[in-house]
Amino acid sequence: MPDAVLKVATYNVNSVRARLELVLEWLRREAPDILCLQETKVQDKDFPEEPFREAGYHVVFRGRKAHAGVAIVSQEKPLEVAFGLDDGGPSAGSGEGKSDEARLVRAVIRGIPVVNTYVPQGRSLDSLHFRYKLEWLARLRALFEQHYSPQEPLLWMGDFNVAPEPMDVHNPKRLKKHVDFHPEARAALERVREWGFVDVFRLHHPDEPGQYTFWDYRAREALERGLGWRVDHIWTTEPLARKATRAWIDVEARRAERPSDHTFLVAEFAT
DNA sequence: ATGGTAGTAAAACTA
Repeated sequence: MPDAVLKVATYNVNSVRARLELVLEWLRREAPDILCLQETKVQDKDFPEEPFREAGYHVVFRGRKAHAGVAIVSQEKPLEVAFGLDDGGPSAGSGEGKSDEARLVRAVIRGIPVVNTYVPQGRSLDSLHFRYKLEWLARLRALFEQHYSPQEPLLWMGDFNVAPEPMDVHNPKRLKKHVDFHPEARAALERVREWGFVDVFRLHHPDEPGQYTFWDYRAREALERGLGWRVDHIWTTEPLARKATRAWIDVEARRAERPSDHTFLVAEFAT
């Protein structure tokens, strides 16, 4: 039996309605099996479900008004769909809103569990939001411990809001005090990795600094000047990482008209 | 240098 390819992608879309055409065009061109979206910025009743269906995709989503929001777009129907950390812990966590469900959606697709997260950004080092971010990552590890095994295939993807290593930011010295590259944030993410994850992009690009998935809108000419961050990730357990054949960042999508401040990260597996 | 832009949704708030 010939190996089937599993192609997956993650994209912080910064409003799924504002960038609907860009996403649909990308789906037509790249035809991924799975696309995880973050920052859909739309409440469920207004999610543009029909255009995805017409494009031949299933879509499951959970959003809030104006902020956050996650979705999984897939060719095959997602099973066992669930939302949020679902641990009875603080969902409010310091003005976070009344629910964290708009930050995590998981499902089983083609027999593989998929977890899509929009990790809290943290706002500033001295804020409760940063403590909430660190706790959130600890609670996420607990979710992996409870529901999954490092010995079985598992896909974790999304906007992690953490750049893991100095080579993943354009100015590691200065950005140490940023919530996405603070040593505490990196340590919190590392604790999740230790449970049993492999960074699939880094696996295939071990010595390539300057590979970024996010460039701040507010820094002018950020893309051209290389002022980026690698904060979006595709991480898998060992058995799936062994089957990864390639991974890449679609920088061109950041050069589109009215782009998101992030871009698509893609990986392929021989399953 | 402590700004800058973009989105939502209707004035700030979030990133």
